[in-house]
Amino acid sequence: MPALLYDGSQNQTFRSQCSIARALEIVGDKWTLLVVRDLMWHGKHTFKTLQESEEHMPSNTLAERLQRLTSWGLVQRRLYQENPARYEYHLTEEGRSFEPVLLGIMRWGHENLEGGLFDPKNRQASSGQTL
Amino acid sequence: MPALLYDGSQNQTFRSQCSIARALEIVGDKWTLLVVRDLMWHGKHTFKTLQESEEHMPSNTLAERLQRLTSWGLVQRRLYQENPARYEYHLTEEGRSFEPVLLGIMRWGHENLEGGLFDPKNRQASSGQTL
DNA sequence: TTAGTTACTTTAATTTTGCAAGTCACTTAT
DNA sequence: ATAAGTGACTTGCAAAATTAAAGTAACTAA
Repeated sequence: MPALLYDGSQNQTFRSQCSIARALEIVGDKWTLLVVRDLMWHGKHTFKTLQESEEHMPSNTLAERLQRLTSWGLVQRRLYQENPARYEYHLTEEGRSFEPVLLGIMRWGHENLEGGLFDPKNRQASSGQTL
Repeated sequence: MPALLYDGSQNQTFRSQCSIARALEIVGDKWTLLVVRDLMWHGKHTFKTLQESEEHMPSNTLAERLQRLTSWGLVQRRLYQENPARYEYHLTEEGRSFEPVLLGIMRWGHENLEGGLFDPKNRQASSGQTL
């Protein structure tokens, strides 16, 4: 299990040895984990569908986050159609390994902030509503 | 299990129903979870000791984050000494319930970013080194 | 030719961060 | 009776990040 390589050219220097601090340098903001959520559970793999998510992330922010996730190896960008060129984003194994964290955050937000629950097994909200 | 009340006066309006999006409005940044980490595991309960953590969070940012965590009910501020007034910050039950998420992030950062591991049971790094 | 689609990029205005220094209310040392 | 800490913040300002809105590029379809 090799550590992720940061493909943003130079070796990234972390601000500390702490695993949490390091992880937050990648996913520590208001948007990144929503992109991971959509790629992981909601079948949103194109720039457009990601942009259309409920929270309406600004397009330049989305572009920057996808670039960041890609350069850290959590996401892979694939050309799925030429003429016109169209791209899809997919989580890598490293990206998918973030699922338990996402589930934990979801649970916490559900219990403490009255947020919705989503059941990855059934790809729908626990209420039964398809998302 | 009542939802957290936002004690920053007006009812907070969330950007979406999603539990993850909601949680990120509270903890979605580079610093907040480090404060939670220190309160949860490292016995750091004063402004000063929190400030001295490895990552050296700016003092105004620390003050703002503590205020935010307090107003969301994840943290409680206690006067532990008068003359001169000295305060301690402690996690509430809601704050402590974030522990599984923190553990998940730590594990992810350890496996993917070569970050350290910390064993809450023994209050020390898995290497044996006391933190 | 004109309109539409997807995937971004650019621009300019805000907002948030980060750093350094300063304030306040005491206590302790000289 | 000053003078020098200490802890807990606050303030000022420059720099960086975020946002909304509009624009561009490369096609396809009508």
